[in-house]
Amino acid sequence: MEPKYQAVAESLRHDIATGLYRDGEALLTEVELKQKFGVSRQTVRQAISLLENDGLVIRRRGSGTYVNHGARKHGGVLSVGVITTYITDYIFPSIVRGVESALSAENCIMSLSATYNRTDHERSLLQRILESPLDGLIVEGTKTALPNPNTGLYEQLWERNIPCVFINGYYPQLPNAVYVVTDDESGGRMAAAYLAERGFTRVGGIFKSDDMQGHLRYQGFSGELQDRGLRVRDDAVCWFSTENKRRFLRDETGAEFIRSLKNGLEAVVCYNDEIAVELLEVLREHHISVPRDVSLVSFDNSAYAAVCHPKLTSLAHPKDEFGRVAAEKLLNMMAGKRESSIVLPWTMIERDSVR
Amino acid sequence: MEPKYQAVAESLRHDIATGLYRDGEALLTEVELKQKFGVSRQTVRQAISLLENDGLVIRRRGSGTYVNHGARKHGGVLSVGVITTYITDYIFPSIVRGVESALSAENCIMSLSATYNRTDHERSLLQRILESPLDGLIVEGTKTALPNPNTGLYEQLWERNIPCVFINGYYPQLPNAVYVVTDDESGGRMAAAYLAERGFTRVGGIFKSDDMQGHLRYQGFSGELQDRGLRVRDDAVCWFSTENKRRFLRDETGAEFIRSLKNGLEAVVCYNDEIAVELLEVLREHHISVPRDVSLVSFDNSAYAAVCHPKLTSLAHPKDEFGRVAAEKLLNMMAGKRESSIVLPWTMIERDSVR
DNA sequence: GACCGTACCATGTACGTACTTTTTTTGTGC
DNA sequence: GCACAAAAAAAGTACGTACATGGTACGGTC
Repeated sequence: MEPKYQAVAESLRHDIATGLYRDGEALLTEVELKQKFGVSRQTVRQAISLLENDGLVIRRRGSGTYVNHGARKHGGVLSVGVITTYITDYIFPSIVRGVESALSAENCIMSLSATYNRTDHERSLLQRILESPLDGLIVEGTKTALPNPNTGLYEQLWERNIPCVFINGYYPQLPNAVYVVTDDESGGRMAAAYLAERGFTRVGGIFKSDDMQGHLRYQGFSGELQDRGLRVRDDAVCWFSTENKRRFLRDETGAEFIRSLKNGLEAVVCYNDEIAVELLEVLREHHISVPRDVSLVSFDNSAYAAVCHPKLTSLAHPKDEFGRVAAEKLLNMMAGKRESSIVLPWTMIERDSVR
Repeated sequence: MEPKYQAVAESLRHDIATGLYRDGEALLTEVELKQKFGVSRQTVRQAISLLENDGLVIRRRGSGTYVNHGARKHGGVLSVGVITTYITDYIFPSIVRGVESALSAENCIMSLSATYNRTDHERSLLQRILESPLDGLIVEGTKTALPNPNTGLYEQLWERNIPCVFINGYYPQLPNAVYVVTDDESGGRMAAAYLAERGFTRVGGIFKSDDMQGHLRYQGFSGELQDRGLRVRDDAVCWFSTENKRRFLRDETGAEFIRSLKNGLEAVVCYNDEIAVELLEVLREHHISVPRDVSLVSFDNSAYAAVCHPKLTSLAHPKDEFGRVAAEKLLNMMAGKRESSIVLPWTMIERDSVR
């Protein structure tokens, strides 16, 4: 049987979590709690010690015991976990910099880790975090287009009052999640509209199948084309996933798409610059010239976009600002404020990959 | 006056720290301690609770209380701080990736922060770390060519048995520090020898004045040239610092150096690719062609080296491996092993900036 | 209105006792 | 020598008391 002091602690923890006490409000006094639970004052004190160790309450001699929703749990230093799919590649350094500068300004330590878009890695990282004393979490959802096996762990974070901000992608299964994302559906529409307005009628696309961003960009892309009365043939759309992203363009999947290209596609919307660069290479091998034969629009406006040949017309991800916004939201949540999700817009950066 | 339970805790802490108890050995029982200190058993228990919270001891019901020297301090998860001058720029993402992959394999959390090569930032980061529960630290020394005002904080880490590995640069004032560095003096010699062997006799250099790497590279550079009977004129050497690195080439300092170049320097050794790229731009404005008029060799073999025009001949920093080595050293030290410092070699990557 | 002292109330410290639960040791019988 | 049970030993739980110490509010004085 659960000992009394744990039962008392559990009950208090529940009261705090469900908002029975406001932030900074005093708990009932030890003597009152002793009467309420019918235990001795020592037992009450033992229970409160547990909460104090978790940083949920602060005891002030002569005054009372105060709940401590927002305050810093570990000696004045907040510690925030940041989980992204990659750390050092592509646009992630910029996002991380945005996060770091915002956190650093608030005397915050940032713990960084990468999932490589694998749910098993995500799982072990979350387990680590649950065991270590973090005050908040910024996390990029892993394979957000698929059912996520780790939502239980996120719910545990929630129960422990560790606020969490999702970036880029989130899990629809977690209804109350706060997220910072780009407006991927509008992005898809912008890319399609940009090409349609330049007179291209036969437009294809390459999208990622396991991230929600891929689905949304495709949704916007195909919706926009349909709204303009243009047909989207299934064989003009190519899907790839995390696992085959390095090779699908040279596999049968890619070969089929290249055939579609040769059969008259005039323009392609690429899921991101990384894929666009790969595509450029494969097209060069097939002696298909960009932008003469085929035009490309891609996403993210990464460093790649400006150095490859031809330079890519790409929708710009807010990167630094994106990271900063996410970090500031999290800081507010850790301070006890309520925050809502935000969807950031894309900006078209025109370069040389569209005729 | 200090309360009894704290006095007891302090005494026990001292006994543990001075090695009176071996690792894993049981403390005296609560009853024995009660007699030894002449306090009640409750008071002893309160004292032991403090140690338990710090992870110094583990209590096992029915068995005893055991000291816990080596074990992981925070619930099975090690937490490591990583402090570099920059996080997301230049070669740092690669170094960080190396560190991350090694730490991640050992179930370790990495907390990342940047000093921007400022000792005041370094100071506040170290203070944060001293307040937060970290198990180890990888740190890039800040302005290592100058006396460091924060060595006292490093000594505090030392006293707390938090192992620390310096990377890229360290503080000679801390005699027992373990470091992982590149062989900067040899690097300077390699760069100078490379140019000398190609027949250049009038060779200049740009070096950083506030990092030990700058001093050592200069030392190797000038030593090698002297050994070969070549003269190193003071006005052929240009010094810059963290503060003026973005503009010195366009200031009077740079103007003077450009005059030296026009007065007959045939080749320049650059402190790193970042500076080399800036120099390329300034030279272009002065209609000095690289490598036709002037040859360049630089350090780090960063991404810059391969994308600028002409591509830079550069000594390759081990980056990923460098980070991995540092992380592995730290992990060994946290596991209680003794580690010594290591100096990693440079490799010359030949491109187009030398005639 | 500013200041100060006091009473009261809150948590903190300290000790005592009793009993429970788990682990380890001891002792017994085979 | 081994298996098993009993005893002992250790930490855990729980309650009680007493007093210390710091914080707050109230009321009185100047």
